[in-house]
Amino acid sequence: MKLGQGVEWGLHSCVNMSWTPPGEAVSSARLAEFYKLPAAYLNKQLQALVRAGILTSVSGPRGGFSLARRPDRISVLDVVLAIEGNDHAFRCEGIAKDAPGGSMDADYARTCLISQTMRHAEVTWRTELSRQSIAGIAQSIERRFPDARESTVLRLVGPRT
Amino acid sequence: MKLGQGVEWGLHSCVNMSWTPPGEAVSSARLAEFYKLPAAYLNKQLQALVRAGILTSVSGPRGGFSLARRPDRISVLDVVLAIEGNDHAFRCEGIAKDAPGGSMDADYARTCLISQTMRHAEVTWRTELSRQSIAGIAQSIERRFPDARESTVLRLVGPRT
DNA sequence: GATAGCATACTCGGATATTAGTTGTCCGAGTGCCGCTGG
DNA sequence: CCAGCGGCACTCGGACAACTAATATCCGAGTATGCTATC
Repeated sequence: MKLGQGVEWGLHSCVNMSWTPPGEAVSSARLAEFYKLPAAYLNKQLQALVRAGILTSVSGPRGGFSLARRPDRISVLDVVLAIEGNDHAFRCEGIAKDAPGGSMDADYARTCLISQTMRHAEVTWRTELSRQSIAGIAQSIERRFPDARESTVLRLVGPRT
Repeated sequence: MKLGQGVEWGLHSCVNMSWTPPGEAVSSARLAEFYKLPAAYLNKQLQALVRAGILTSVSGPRGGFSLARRPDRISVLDVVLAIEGNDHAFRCEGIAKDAPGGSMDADYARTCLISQTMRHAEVTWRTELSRQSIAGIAQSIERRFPDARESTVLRLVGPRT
C-alpha cells in the first residue's frame, strides 16, 4: 500500500493555486522551481488533474494551470483519485471461486467477507478524504502561518506590476 | 494506491488455518492447490507472516504453517502490515522544506497540514482494519455458509483417519 | 519379533529471473506576445 | 503616429527511456517417516 509522489505534489499545487488571483494561470515550471521538483514530471501529474476536470490549462506565454472550480468544491479525495486512479486498493481476484465449493461465483466481491471488510475500511478512508477540501486546508495553513499565502503568491506570480 | 495480491492470499489462508485442528500444520502446497495459486509464491507470502510472528512453521513431512496465537488475537491489520510493510501510504517527502520560506524544516510531517490530513485518513483506515479479527471473519463466514468450515477442513487436511 | 540405523520424501527458506508500475526525460503542436514595417 | 503582420519565445501534451517494486520460479537445508537389516 503505497501512494505515488504525485499525490503530494498535486495537493500542494492545488493549495497554492487556490491563493493565486483568479484568471492568473501558474506554469508547471514555476511550481517546480518553487518545490525544487523535476518540472516535466510535475507537468505530467498536473495533466492528470486536467483530465479529471480539477484543473484547466492554457498554452502559450502567460499560460499554465488554474483551478477549474472553487477550491471548496475540490476535495482531497478528488485529487488522490485523479492521480492514483479510482481502482480499489484491495483487488479481490475472487480466488475462492476456484476453490472446491466455488459455485458461488456470481460476484465474489459481495459475498466474500474478507473482501467486504477490506472494502469497508477503504470506504472510511475515502470518506475521510472527501470531507477535507482544498479550501479547508488552505485556510488551516493561513491560520497557522499567517504570511504563507502572501509569500507564496509573491513567489509564484512574481511581484505584481 | 494498490495492495499486493499477497494480502488476499494471506487473509484467506489465516481464516482457513483458524479452522484446522490445533497442532495440525497446513503446507503451502495444500493451500495453493485449494485456491489454484502458484505454490512457491504463496509460500513466500506466508514466510512474511512467520517473520511477523503471526504464523509458525515446521519443516519436514507433516509440516507446514499454523497460527501462532489465537485467531481472535490476530487482526486484519496485522496481516496487512506483515505483508505490505508498515510504512505509511503517504510518503511526505517534505517538499516544502525546499520552498522559499522553508525554515520550518524540523519534522515536516507534523507541521504540514496536507500530511496531517493524509495521515489522519490512513489512521482511520488502519483502525477499521484493526477492529476486525481473523476469528470474527471466520465466524461471519460460518454464519453465512454453514458448511464452509467442514468442507474446507476436509479438503485441507484430508479425511481424518 | 523388536530395535537401531539409514535412505527417502516432504517441507520451509532464501536466492534468483521476469514482469508490471512508477519515476523521469524529451521533443513536437499550439498560442499569445513583441517588434518591425508600411501607410 | 498607428495598424497590420511575421518571427519568436513560452506553454502544455503526449511519446519515449530508466529505474524500482511486485510477481513468479527454482534449488538447497533440515526433519519426520517408513523401510531394512541385524540382534
